[in-house]
Amino acid sequence: MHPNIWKASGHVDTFSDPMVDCLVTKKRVRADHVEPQSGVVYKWSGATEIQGVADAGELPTSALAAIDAAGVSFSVLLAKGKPPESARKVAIQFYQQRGLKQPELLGETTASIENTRAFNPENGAQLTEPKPFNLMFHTFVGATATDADKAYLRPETAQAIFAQFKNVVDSTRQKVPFGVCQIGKAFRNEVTPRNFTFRSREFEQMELEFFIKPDEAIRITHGSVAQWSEGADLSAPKPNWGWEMWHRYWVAQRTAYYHSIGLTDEVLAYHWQTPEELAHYARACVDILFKFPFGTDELEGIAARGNFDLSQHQEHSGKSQEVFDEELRAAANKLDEAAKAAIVADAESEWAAGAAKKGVSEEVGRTAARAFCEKLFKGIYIPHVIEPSAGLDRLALAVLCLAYSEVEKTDPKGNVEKVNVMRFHPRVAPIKVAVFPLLKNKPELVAKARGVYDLLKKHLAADYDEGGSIGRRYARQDEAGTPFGVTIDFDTIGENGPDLLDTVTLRHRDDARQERVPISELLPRMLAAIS
RNA sequence: GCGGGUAUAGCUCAAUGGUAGAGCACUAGCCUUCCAAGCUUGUGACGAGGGUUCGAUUCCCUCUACCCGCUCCA
Repeated sequence: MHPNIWKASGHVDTFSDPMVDCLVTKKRVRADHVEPQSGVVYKWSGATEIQGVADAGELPTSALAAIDAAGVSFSVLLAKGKPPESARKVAIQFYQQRGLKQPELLGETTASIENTRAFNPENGAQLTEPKPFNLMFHTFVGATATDADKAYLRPETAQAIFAQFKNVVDSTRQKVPFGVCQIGKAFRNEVTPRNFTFRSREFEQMELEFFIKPDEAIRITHGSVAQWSEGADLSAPKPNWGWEMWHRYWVAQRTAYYHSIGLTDEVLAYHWQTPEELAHYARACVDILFKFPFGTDELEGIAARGNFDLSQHQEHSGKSQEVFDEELRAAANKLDEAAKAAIVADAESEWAAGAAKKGVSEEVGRTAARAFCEKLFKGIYIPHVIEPSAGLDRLALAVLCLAYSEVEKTDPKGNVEKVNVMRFHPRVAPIKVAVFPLLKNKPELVAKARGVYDLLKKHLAADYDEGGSIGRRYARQDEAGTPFGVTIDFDTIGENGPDLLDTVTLRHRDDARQERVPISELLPRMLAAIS
């Protein structure tokens, strides 16, 4: 996507972390994560091989390294209360890594220094100059590779929604509140892609931008804004909801979704970001986490982002991102001047405080608040947004981790073997049902089983298997995580009386339980389990 | 990008400076009346490039991918 999109979204400026490396341990950390330190710095202009070592015909490479290292300066911040010798030890380590066997330090000087971030707090060793590490991949679109052709691979799908916001509003006749969602690839130049597919440079992201009215608009149309409190009814949206209720609503909705595919509260965790953790434009953000085997980590973030994104795009593109709300204008027209003045006064004090936080004068905030209210009374505003943003790969990984189980089985000979069962919730199981004839050399059973398979496969992901023994086929499906097994036996074809005709064995994956079920009941039962 | 490790069949592992084996899985057939029985059959691999050598999967170099550590937030 065009660089200006990412300029407007703030990614070009903020999605870049300055990184520094420790020259001795090679450890890489974010420059702004290094604690500022004060103390005495020992500096050396270089090092050479201690006399005698090179002469002894030790290693020619060592002698060459001595020449190279003679002009390489290095410094160490002496830890408080430690002897200078400890700093020299670190320096010797540094020069040894450059090929010297027994370095002799040259040109030692000392100086005191205040609040520096140039040294590794762990060992005092000098760090490299900060190098920007941009999390966005860039490329060139078109035949020439000049700056004008530069483009970024999107680091999130959300900005495409904002950039197209007006198109959607103008063409789909939606009224706020409404949502636009997108699923697709996103790319980030991660320093450390790890933990299987948990963090990867190319990932599948699902984002929803749910656009809502500013709280002030709700106040105009409904007199007041619903306040959230513990236990509030979030089952269905109400017209007097402001951003906080909508935010809680989406947290509840997303939680209900995770529950519906088997991710219970036992394996989920929530992190409500503290005011210090929040991005400056965000009003609230909650992370939904999953207890992975490698640690509890994030699946999804749900943020209340105010109108930051659309405002940014409006500012950078010069194109209005405002919507017109007839209901709001009608309600505003009915307000008397005192009621309007109260709304303006509240907005003024709130915006003034916000401006002060950002270091702008309060008067700027008040002026902006007045302009905002003036438009609001005409029914015009930039929508605010609630943004659930989830990683699909992460969810898939969570579902796999949760489903995986090992079961010990003892065979008739007494041998214990470990078998794998994927205990997927039926809604996410890749195969919902497998159909087997009890025996494959009995044409009547095979024909009947084929018939049942044909019946089921039109409605759900079904598998048919006649290879090996019946137990083996059950085991195969357990490993694939198929929740239901259907076996056609001699009862099914009526050999043991008319009562059992057209009934089958329904076998359950998780407990190997079997029950007798008429063929006509199979589909309704399974559809109920997966819908 | 830095440091360490790994790379042989779908999986787990062998062996070898001279035609690469097994178990499981998979395929086909026989058999089998409910939880990986048995017999027979078949498919299938040395990550890529270069070097040394009469000959390299094996020794050397380079590259690539993956794993672990450098802390990120989908």
